[in-house]
Amino acid sequence: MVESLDNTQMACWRAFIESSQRLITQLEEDLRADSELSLPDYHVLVLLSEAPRQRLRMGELASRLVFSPSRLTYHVSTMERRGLVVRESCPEDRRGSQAVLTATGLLALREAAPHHLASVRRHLMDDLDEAEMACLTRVFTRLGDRLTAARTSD
Amino acid sequence: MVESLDNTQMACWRAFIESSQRLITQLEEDLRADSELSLPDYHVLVLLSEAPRQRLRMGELASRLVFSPSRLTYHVSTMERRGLVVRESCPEDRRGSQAVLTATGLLALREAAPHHLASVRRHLMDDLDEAEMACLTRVFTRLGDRLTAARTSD
DNA sequence: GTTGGGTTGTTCAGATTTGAAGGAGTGCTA
DNA sequence: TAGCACTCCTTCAAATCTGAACAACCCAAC
Repeated sequence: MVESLDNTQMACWRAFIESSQRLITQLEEDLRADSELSLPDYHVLVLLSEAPRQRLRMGELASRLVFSPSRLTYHVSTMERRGLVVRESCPEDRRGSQAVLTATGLLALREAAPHHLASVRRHLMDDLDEAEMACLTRVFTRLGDRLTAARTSD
Repeated sequence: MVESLDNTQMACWRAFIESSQRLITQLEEDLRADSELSLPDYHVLVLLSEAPRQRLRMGELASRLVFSPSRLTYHVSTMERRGLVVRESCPEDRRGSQAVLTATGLLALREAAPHHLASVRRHLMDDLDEAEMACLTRVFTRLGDRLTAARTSD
């Protein structure tokens, strides 16, 4: 087979791709087991809960979630049906709309958070020593910045 | 907001979850741009190409890919339509079937691999120093082992 | 042998995701 | 102030993915 990564790199890449998939799958399963939320639901709620006036433009939300625009439209619609968010049209740009967290949504987040965070801790964080955590933070922060910059500058 | 991860842990977790999603999205886009394959297609082909007699039981393949059984059934069917793999029934267990790599599939993999690996290198590997790579390998290998063990022992 | 509990993949219906196309609005430029 | 290129979000059809239900088979205990 053609190789343009050496063995060390390949081992690193494979461990990452497989394990991160397993981790996501496990977290999703845990979250669904102790809440009515999926992982994407949860991430939407977190971002909204931290935003000023608990609302975000659709585009901004999509970009932070790494969702396609149409995926976000669909996803927000399903969350709207469940009362977790509402959509409001944007006063300063009438093309735009914003997703706004509801009291129900905030409550759902508050109830799910401890379980979910415990799950993150149990499956990932508790296993990392300080140096490893620092390393992951540094590597992935850099990676995210680089990928975001690459997209913006196209 | 309820917090059961401290700031350091939270920063680590968020950087990881967002950046790994961005990375996958970027690799998928690159791969599609210079081949007819999706990332899942590619992973199927890699695993088959490395297996003895270039074939694997559906269950084994699903478990390594972190696919649900029905997802693999569907996915192998689409790949079969494109001539990348064929399905053969399993001689030693008549319930089972195996996915077998075809010459077309191997060729597709060989053509896609250099581009894909270059893409992995460009977006991730080139940015890691030796210590970081060792750290990622160690962390994710351990994580994968732990998650796999947890699933097996349920 | 044969019954019954487990395993292996598939199927099906429904949910989600994608990507192309479109409606509406913005804002620059002549 | 009209035209026009662009952005924002949605819509639609088609592709993909999930989970429950199922058919076929294995195997160990009777």
